[in-house]
Amino acid sequence: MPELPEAERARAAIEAGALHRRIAAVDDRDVYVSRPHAPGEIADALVGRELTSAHRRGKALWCETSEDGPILGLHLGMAGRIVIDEEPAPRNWDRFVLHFEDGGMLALRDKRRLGRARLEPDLDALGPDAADIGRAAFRTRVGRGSAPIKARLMDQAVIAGVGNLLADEILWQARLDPRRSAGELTDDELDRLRRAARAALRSAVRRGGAHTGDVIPARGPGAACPRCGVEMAKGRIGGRTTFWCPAEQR
DNA sequence: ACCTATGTTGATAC
DNA sequence: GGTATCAACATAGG
Repeated sequence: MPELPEAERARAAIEAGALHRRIAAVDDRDVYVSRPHAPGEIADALVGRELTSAHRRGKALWCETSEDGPILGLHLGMAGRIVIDEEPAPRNWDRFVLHFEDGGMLALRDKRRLGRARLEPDLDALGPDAADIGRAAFRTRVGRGSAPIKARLMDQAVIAGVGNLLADEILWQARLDPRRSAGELTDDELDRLRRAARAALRSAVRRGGAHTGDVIPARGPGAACPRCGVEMAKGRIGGRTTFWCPAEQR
């Protein structure tokens, strides 16, 4: 789930429902999710403050806090989501929780525990947001290296926000073979790729998630390309399961 | 029961 | 430095 669209949805939810509410308590006991902080460290830094703004770049989320408080960084990991003013989840799935003075809450709800909460997150290593990047920057950042173009697209230091599902969707829309070396793409192909990325990201944000793409249903044994009907190819690229149309994606 | 799969990232080795 | 592999976690399904 969590790729750029889910992160944007979470950001908007925080902005709409969790700002300017005084924090009365923080549950940061999950030392894995709140690493490298010790239990209580985030709580000590946040109790008595409010979240004042919610930001996102790629899949990274962060909030500013009142009275020159620290930045609170949140990452949804592989299965996390942000819930606000809901009943507590079963099985301790609320891995990090802000309890507000008004009785409400904000939680990072995450079965897998691969999400993350931390103070003063390092955002410098993150590339420009995949939905915003300009044509020239896209060409120079993405169009280099010998790694497969799919791996390059998913490298968060190159551009931020594209995960496994969206990478397949974008490459399918652009009709590019995911195995090709990034550095060997022509400028025309890179422009095509960028247009496909912007369109896919915009559409996914509007439709509410990375799972809403046109080629996502074709991720399964024996599935056919939704455009031409040829059986989709399956392989492992950049360490991730990959589906592509062997007839159209060149 | 056991094996595989899964949207993430980060550490490690070549 | 760039690239590839594995591990972290917990759950679902064959």
